[in-house]
Amino acid sequence: MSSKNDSRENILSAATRLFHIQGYHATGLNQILKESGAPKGSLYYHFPNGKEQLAIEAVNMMARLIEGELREHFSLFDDPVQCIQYHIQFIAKKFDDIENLKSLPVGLMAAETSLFSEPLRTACLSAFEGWEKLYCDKLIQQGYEDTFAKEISTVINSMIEGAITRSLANKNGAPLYLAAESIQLLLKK
Amino acid sequence: MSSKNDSRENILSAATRLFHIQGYHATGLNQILKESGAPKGSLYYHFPNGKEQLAIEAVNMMARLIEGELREHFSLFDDPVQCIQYHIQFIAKKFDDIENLKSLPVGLMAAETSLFSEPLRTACLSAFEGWEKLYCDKLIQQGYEDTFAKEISTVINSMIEGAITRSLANKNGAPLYLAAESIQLLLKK
DNA sequence: GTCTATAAGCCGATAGAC
DNA sequence: GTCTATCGGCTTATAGAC
Repeated sequence: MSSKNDSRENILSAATRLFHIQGYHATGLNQILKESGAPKGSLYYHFPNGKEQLAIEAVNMMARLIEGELREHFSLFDDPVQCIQYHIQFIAKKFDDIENLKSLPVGLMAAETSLFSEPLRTACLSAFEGWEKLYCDKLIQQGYEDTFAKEISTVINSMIEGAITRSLANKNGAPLYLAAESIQLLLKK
Repeated sequence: MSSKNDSRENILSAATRLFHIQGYHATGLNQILKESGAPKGSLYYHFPNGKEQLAIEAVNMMARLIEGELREHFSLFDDPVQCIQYHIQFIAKKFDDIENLKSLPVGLMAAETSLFSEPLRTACLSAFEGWEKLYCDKLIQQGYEDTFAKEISTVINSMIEGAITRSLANKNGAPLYLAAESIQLLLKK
């Protein structure tokens, strides 16, 4: 891999972390550059459309990252309830060491930018829809009815994003653990 | 009411609206002052601790506002499922006219500021806990077991906040309507 | 491709006249 | 209590040397 890609990737991975933890408006380009070690000139070389483009690519990167985690967690059990509970508890564990929180899904970015930037909104929407597709497929595969699977997937994804916010306010993962418990109520056959 | 209180209330109500729709960092004091018609000097007279104090009072105001709506909706039916569904659909309707969205709960503020300002985090937490107390009391009153009522109240509140974010990304209230439907699964006796 | 210097504007906050 | 002028710092973005 050439140094060109290193620089680009350093910027993008710092941006992905900071945007998703601090939010879009609280994160300055200077902070991203400082953490990535790259100078400002190369940011605008690699991301000519500036902050908005960087944020869109950061959301896409986070989307793929979470998608990978979901695929992994879905391969652990046949039962969707167990898989989804495992996934939520996996997120909840990050709150045990809240000072070193280093990645969260796109909920904050979506809430901040959906009324502010149409391209950013659609990037967040694509992330949500991609994850929900994975929930849905797993549910259908295990015998749930198609329409129910699709609808409950959106509900589950919403619940997870909300429980993350609630856990942030709580300064611990308790609300996420409660959400995990309630998955069996939502998916009771 | 004296003009002193008018000025203070104008600033606070503009701040409440803007903070909860745009977020803390995206909302400038200049914008709040412009919308409220007050000059900058009087903002710092009424809110000597500046932006953070203003945001805390805005969260408290929104907490009381939603609390009033919840009390009203809880008086409509005996069945908690019906009450909560009514409340969620009440929020969902605001997304029919998304351009004129004028108030949302504190989810965005909580997600943005919980790792940023401890006083703001606790203000958001108090808002959440106040609403959840109302859910909990209604559930206990209708025969649900105490521990279950308390836990499911946090889950319901989380789900609502998450469904709001999901509806913002969707640019319509569909995810909130799905969340409303799923309340009966969470509260099935 | 990389890097620096700088522009132009907005931010929150303050001082001080009235 | 109200209002204005202004400060220092930060923001995104750009111009241009290397």
